[in-house]
Formats: sequence, structure tokens, C-alpha cells
Amino acid sequence: MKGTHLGELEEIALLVVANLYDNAYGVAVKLEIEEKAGRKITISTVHNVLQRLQEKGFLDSRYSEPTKERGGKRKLLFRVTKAGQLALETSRGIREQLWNGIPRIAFDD
Amino acid sequence: MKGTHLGELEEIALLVVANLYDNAYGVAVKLEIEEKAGRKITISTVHNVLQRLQEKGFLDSRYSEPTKERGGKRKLLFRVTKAGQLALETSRGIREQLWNGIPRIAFDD
DNA sequence: ATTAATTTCGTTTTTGTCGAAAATATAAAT
DNA sequence: ATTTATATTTTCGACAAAAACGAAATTAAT
Repeated sequence: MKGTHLGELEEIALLVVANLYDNAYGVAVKLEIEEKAGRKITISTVHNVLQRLQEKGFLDSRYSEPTKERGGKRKLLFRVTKAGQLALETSRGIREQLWNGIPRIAFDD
Repeated sequence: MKGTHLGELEEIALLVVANLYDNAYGVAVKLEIEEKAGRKITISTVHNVLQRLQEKGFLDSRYSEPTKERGGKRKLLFRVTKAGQLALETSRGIREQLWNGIPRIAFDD
């Protein structure tokens, strides 16, 4: 059976797609993850997670027209679905609640 | 090399241990995850993730004394380390930044 | 033909998940 | 009081899903 909730990278990738809005394709997502999350990641990993998110219904995609640059083949552009948005908000809500429940003393070192 | 960042369940478990403060052992963590995250999970899964978090240096543990209740054997109590706290804060900061960068239009349906 | 930008494929490691067994405590029964 | 039953907790062994990579395939301009 398929997975139910958002994995760690899945969540970051989803947020990044939302950030990039109308330019959310593989390479851009990779660069944005590396910059905002401070972490190296290969392009294969990015495409892998984007595809998984689409299969789960959290992203959809369409092809752009080829660009005029050298090697500028068509891009597969992603956007966050309503279900994706909901999954993100749910995830955030849970963590927020958990953060709020931490007693001060728990982090005194 | 071993895993560097916090998995999705790892992060929730870490937050839950912080929430429970001085009563963070397997069963309590399981119940708290189920309640706060609205998700079913087995005790084996919980122990597994707690152990992995300890190996990564994000948790440490000690044994309590047995209780006087029937079957009340000693509990393995966990607490969040400084490294664990830092990992949580880093993770939160990254997501916060990503949420703030989402253009309004990205979520208009 | 060559080179550049992008996506797709096959494989491996790490994380997430469970069922069942083992350990350790109290309670009940003989 | 010794055994037998039952409760609470942790440990073990296996498997599924997510994360990660290198390399191949695709498609565009030079």
C-alpha cells in the first residue's frame, strides 16, 4: 500500500514548488532546496521526489514550450494541488502544537 | 556515511520526547504521537525510531526504577540532547523561511 | 556532429513499519 | 512459599516506503 503522510524531503520540495510558483521545474527546485535548506542534493533525487508527490496527488504538472537557449528543451512545470496545500498545512499545524507544548525546562542545558 | 538530517517521524518523535519531558518512554511516546499527530503507530516503530535518534546523538536515555504496579518494569526514559534541540530548531527555521517565501497567488484555487 | 539543458531509468542506503519474542514486574493459585 | 498467570515494557528480525545517486536517454540549439 502507498504511503500516507509527507516525508521530510517531500515536504520541503512541496514548499519549494510553492515558492517558485510558475517556474517550478527540476533544476530550479534543486537549486532552491540547496539554497534554502542548505543541503546538497542531486537532480535525480529531486525528480524522484517530485514524481512521488505527483503520484500522491500533491502536485500536478504540465510541459512548457521549449526555450530558445541552447539545449533549452521543454520543462516539466509543477504546481501544488489543493490536496498538497492541505497536507502542508496539516503538517505545520501538528508541529506548531508540539512546539507549543514543550515545557521550558525541557531545553535547559 | 550515516544519515544527517531528521526524518519526518524522527522529528515528531523528538518533539514528543521534549513535550513529555521526564516521562518520555516508549508507551507514552506512542500515545502522544497518536494523539497529537492523529496517526496510528505501533510500539515497535516507536522504539525503533527512538533508538535511531539516540544513535544519531539527538536523544540520550537512562533506566527508571521499576514501579509498583502490576507488570511495572523499569522504563527506558529519553531526553533530547543539545544536538537534538539544535536539529529541531534548524528544521523549523528552514520551513519557516519557506512558508514566508510563498507568493499569495501560489495557493489561489 | 557536438554540446547543452532537461528528464528518465536502475540501483542502493536510510527511514518507517510491523509482528512476534524476550524480559521483568505484580498478582493469583495451589 | 513455590508455581502459574497476567501485565508492562523492551528487543529482535523482517519487509516496505522514502531518499539518494550515477548513468542513460531525450530534445533543443550550435
